[in-house]
Amino acid sequence: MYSALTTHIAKFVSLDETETEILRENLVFLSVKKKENLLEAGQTCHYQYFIVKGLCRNFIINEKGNEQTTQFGIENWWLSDYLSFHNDRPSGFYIQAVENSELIAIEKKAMETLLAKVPKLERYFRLVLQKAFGASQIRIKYLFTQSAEERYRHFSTSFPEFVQRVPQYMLASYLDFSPEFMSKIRAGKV
Amino acid sequence: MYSALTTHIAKFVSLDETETEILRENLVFLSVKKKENLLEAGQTCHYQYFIVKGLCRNFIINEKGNEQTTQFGIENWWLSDYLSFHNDRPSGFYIQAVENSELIAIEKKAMETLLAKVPKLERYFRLVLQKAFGASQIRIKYLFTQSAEERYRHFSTSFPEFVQRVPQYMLASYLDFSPEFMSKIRAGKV
DNA sequence: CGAAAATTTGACATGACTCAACTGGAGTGG
DNA sequence: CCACTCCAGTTGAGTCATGTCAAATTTTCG
Repeated sequence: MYSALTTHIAKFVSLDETETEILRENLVFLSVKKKENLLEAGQTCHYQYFIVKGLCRNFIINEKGNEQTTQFGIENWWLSDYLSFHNDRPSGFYIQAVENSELIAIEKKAMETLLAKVPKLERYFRLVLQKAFGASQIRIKYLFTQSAEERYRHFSTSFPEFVQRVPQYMLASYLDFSPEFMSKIRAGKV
Repeated sequence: MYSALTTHIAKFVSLDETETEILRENLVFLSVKKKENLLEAGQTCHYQYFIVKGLCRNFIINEKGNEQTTQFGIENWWLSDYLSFHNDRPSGFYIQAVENSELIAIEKKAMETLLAKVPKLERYFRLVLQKAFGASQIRIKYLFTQSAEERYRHFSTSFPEFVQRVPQYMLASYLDFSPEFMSKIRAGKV
């Protein structure tokens, strides 16, 4: 159940038996169904979620009432609203399962306990964040320099398997254009 | 010279004399003039930069040859291209001083040495990244939901002092619109 | 002071959005 | 297992926010 996470951690730091045990004590395993929300706007985000299996996303609801996906997470990624988590303030985001998913959640206080007992994990989480932040920097670069069509073509050639797994309208909002426009790009009518 | 950094670190973890000494041994202090580049596209980013005094930015040059600012950093912020730094791959970004600035640089290998000797700093850098990543999540939210005019008004009421310090064309590119359009927003012609 | 850089302005162009109508497929319940 | 609904995707027409370009003006700074 926890092996996906321990395997992932092992790529960055090595834990002994005792440490692995302490880790487990501070985690919660959960299964969520497609469309289920792990966080809703207005709530404070008390968890970081590791995706063992499945696909989840962060999204917001804009003033027109439309959902806009701001981030996807698949196997071996962490999802959270880090600002809400960090400051204990209400979030503006939703976190939702796109597919039926298996997750490992770590609660903020449990995380502090864990990190106090297994300081090595500070390194693991630092490296995870470094990678995530790097990805976010690149994403902003693409949002700034590419047209809607370029973003679609670039994304779908880079992650063809991924594109299969999400509805078009979610991908459209992640790439920051309308579902209708996506449809026209795909039909070559643009 | 290093006190701005040690003060900043002290907000997150406490270091003793020896640890502070090891920290200093692994840092480089540098002064840069306005417009000087710390990193250029094509180079690998080997450093993370802490801003003691001044103002710097990350930017890219798009296919039309225009600079687009992707990130600003002021006093007590770290700047880097984390993906390039993490993977030792060439960067697509420039890092440049917007004002004459005083920086503290940490080189990647020195950082590894330092972290091996002073593991407490893993926590410091994790928290710094958590905050930066959270800020980046919020920024994407605003880029997605607000119009150009709303982004300008929101940013300039949130950070009025900051707006004073950067040329309009840089802020326009950071908020993802043209300098001409910024001019029209300011003149109320839109 | 003079040159270069930044900002402003106006005319015009366009990429992408909105809205509304239509099509097709996936579930669901009788 | 059919019929019905509902949600996702498609299409076209019209519109608009923002971009582009070029010229004029102002500011900065060596």
